[in-house]
Amino acid sequence: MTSVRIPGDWPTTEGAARAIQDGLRGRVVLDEPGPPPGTGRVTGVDVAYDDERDLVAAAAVVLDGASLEVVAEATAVGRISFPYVPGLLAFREIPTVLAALDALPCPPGLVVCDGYGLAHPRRFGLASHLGVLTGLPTIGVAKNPFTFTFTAPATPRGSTAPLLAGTEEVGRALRTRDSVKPVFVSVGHRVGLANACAHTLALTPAHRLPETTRRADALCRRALREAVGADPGTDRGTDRGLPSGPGRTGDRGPRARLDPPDRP
DNA sequence: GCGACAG
DNA sequence: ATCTTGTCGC
Repeated sequence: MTSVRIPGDWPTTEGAARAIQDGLRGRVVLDEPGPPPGTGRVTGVDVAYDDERDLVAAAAVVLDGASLEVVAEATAVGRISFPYVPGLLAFREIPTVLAALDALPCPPGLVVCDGYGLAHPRRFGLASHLGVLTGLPTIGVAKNPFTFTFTAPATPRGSTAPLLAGTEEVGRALRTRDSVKPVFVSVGHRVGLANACAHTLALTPAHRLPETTRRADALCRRALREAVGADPGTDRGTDRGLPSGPGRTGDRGPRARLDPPDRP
């Protein structure tokens, strides 16, 4: 497992973080269909936190697209780089996720994120951000509709309904199991929405959530437990390789929520 | 003014 | 995200 250092120029304020999103948004590629489902590799990434100890652990798990067997995995641990702010999730997850992806012994192929891509107040969610930074095809599969609206998809697995920001379809509510609450799929980078949904279905043969995120979730939680509960005995005065970066943003009291969508 | 908002 | 026991169901 590798450790992460937060970049010295990492944003400290919400305004700076939003400005970065606005500056990078134009680099998202939306006109590529992306790799066909059931082929190549598909990688799940996820993150777990221990706010008390200021720790974050990320995992990247590579699956064979056809068999869904695990091909490779990697984890990374670091300090929390940003507080949770709706709309700015990427700044909390990206440094550690990038480190985990870098630690993989093979190319990730399509990356499946836990969260959103295009379905974002500024159309630049975690999946989009990660895609632009890595150049990899990415999609986002979220468990909640965030601030978007949708009508319930039909009962059978595979049914979809548009995820809407007003009248704009920013993603799709996709039923991955009969009669079970849908997941919310949106495009990240270099993948089309229909293909993103097809991938999500290919990754959900038995559960509501994609095998990629299930595997990554289990692995990052384990990595966090091990990073916390490790060797409480011998090496007292020694640190555990966790660098102290510029530090995270200070606590914020009750705050205003998301800014209204800036693209009417 | 209050509410509500990926993880 | 995280705090948490047993319980219903495939």
